[in-house]
Amino acid sequence: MKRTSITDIAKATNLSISTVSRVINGKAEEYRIGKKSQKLVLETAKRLNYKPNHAAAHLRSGKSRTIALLIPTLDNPFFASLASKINNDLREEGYTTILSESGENLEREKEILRNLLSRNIEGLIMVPCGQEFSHILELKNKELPIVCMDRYIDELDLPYVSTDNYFGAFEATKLLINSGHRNILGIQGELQSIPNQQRALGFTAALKEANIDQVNLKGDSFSVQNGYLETKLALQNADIPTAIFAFSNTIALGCLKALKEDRLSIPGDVSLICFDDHPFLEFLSAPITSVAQPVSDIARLSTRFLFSLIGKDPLESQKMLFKPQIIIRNSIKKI
Amino acid sequence: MKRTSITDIAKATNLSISTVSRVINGKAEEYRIGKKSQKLVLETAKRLNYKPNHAAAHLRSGKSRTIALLIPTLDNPFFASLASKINNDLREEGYTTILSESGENLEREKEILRNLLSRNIEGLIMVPCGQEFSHILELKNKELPIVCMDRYIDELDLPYVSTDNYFGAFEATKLLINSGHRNILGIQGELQSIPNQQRALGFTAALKEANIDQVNLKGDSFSVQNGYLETKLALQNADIPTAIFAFSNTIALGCLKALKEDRLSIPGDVSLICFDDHPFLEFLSAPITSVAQPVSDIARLSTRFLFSLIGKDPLESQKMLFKPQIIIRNSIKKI
DNA sequence: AAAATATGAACAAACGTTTGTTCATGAAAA
DNA sequence: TTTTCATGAACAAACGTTTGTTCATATTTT
Repeated sequence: MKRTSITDIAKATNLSISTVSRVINGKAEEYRIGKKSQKLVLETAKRLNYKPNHAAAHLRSGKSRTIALLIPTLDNPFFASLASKINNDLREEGYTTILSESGENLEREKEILRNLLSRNIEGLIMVPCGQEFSHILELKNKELPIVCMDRYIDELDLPYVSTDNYFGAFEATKLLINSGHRNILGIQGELQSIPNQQRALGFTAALKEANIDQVNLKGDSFSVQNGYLETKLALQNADIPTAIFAFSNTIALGCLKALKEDRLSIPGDVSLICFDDHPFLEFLSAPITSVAQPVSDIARLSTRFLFSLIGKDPLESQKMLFKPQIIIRNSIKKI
Repeated sequence: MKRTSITDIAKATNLSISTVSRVINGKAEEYRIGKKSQKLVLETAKRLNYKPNHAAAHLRSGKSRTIALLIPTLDNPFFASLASKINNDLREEGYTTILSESGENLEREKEILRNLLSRNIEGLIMVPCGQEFSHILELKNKELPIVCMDRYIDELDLPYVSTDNYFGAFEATKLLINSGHRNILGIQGELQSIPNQQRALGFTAALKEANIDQVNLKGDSFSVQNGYLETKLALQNADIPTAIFAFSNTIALGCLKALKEDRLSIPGDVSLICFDDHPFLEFLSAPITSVAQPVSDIARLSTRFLFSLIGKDPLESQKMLFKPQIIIRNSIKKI
């Protein structure tokens, strides 16, 4: 059972293909199609249950009405939330989103971008996963509108939207210091990612400002396992840190697991603060103080930036770092 | 700067378009293209940085190599996790996924499906959001391969993959009953969804089996807010329930919030069990016992079913309900 | 009455592939 | 030598749109 095409409607109405096309695309007035013809076309389209063939329109017009969203993984609630918001924003603008996950795997990222290019995406919002970026540069040179989100790549001078991770980490660390902590363990995530690097810098700077020489920064992944492992290791040492700064809530979950195994309590034995808020942090055995990123703002501005690029509008600004908000709970002990 | 097409390669190599196409699609042997020509085409393609135009291939061949995944929202970790796994499975099979979120909104679901149809998707994995299904029936009649996941629609006789929600709820409720609870509040989610209905039935059946007449089942949404509200209300009554069965972990989060506000402890004052596991449940002030759905199995089998339909392979079975697993923690008090 | 303009719609090319078919050429068989 | 066959590749149509242009007819203006 063949689908009805614009040609079928043309035949059924005794009008030409171009007329039908113009009516269906709302260009009837512009091309002076008579009211009667308009009505006839629309009715016939409905009667024959016409569905436009996107591939044909895309091929002819060169417009795919498709935007790609590339994130590390949906299993991280921070990215899932970003994806959800962007997905809906784009849909409301009439775009279809192709959502891809790199899994922090550079080769996969490259392969995905190759495929997306074949599909003539009109724009790309991405969280780059690696330090390598020649493949992204290639896209930029093809004048594909690209916005980086959360992570970005200084060398590429692409528009980006992220959190002021330096500030957030600095403030978080100061919070610990102001509560009297001097032996603080930082557990970081993906080393090559800019947010992680900024957090590391903020962490270090706050320590330095307080004249704390020993910078104890461990770990290499935004995973529960990494948090667990590094905490376990730290607890084996002679001088256990009095506070831990987990660079993500997933890492914090790992800390929690390790601390629980060793029957250490928060904040009694060890204080804890983490990046990225989550509803459940409120209800943990000790409610964890966190550095909350403004997820909605990041998502919204990313799409705004992208549409500016697509529309060739001048961007008010190419880059934005939102200030995070520290949500005080009860995981830091005054000592 | 125009993109290089197959035609450009044909010109550059002095071969015909069809020959180039066949080489690039790996049909060289089948059509007896000489080794030299093959090599020449491949090299020229690389040299000119050729990227296939998917829209053109799609239009001509009728194959979109695209599959749609339609879920309620990525903000629910259960769906996000399903989406992530399916997305990756499909990518490995060479398909591109269009991920859409209905937001539990029937009209949006319809609009999305209309759009997807325009894009000639080759298959659909969906979590239907409503009780209405004429639009889905239409797709089925068009012989679009469809698999339902988590939720399904009895009337449509579509293949589905889900959890045995009746069994899970029955066992969960029995667990409470066996611990001596008789005044149990069930807080349910979307009323029209089959999993919710099955959970409600399992809940009720277990109570009945224990000769508990009073079936206390409230709520109407898989949201934190719903859990919070219903718990608040319940706590206002004279006889506070001794146990709560939250039909999702998001609902449980709401219960937690309400209980905390009223300074009631788990399991001391109120026992709690919920559907859907999550890592953080382990680390709550009271680790919550949960009914874990086999997310990976559901995702994997859904794609298996879909590929069977696409390949017109006979399905071993059209329907599958996996048994959930109850993960015992420490949120139920023996009374 | 002729010229100019407005109105409504048709023509036809193009987008970049895929694919069924045909066509040379040279080698092997008769 | 003629016929058959294998090899390698070209031809050309088609997929369903969009879109720049042209064309008739009717109406208005001069």
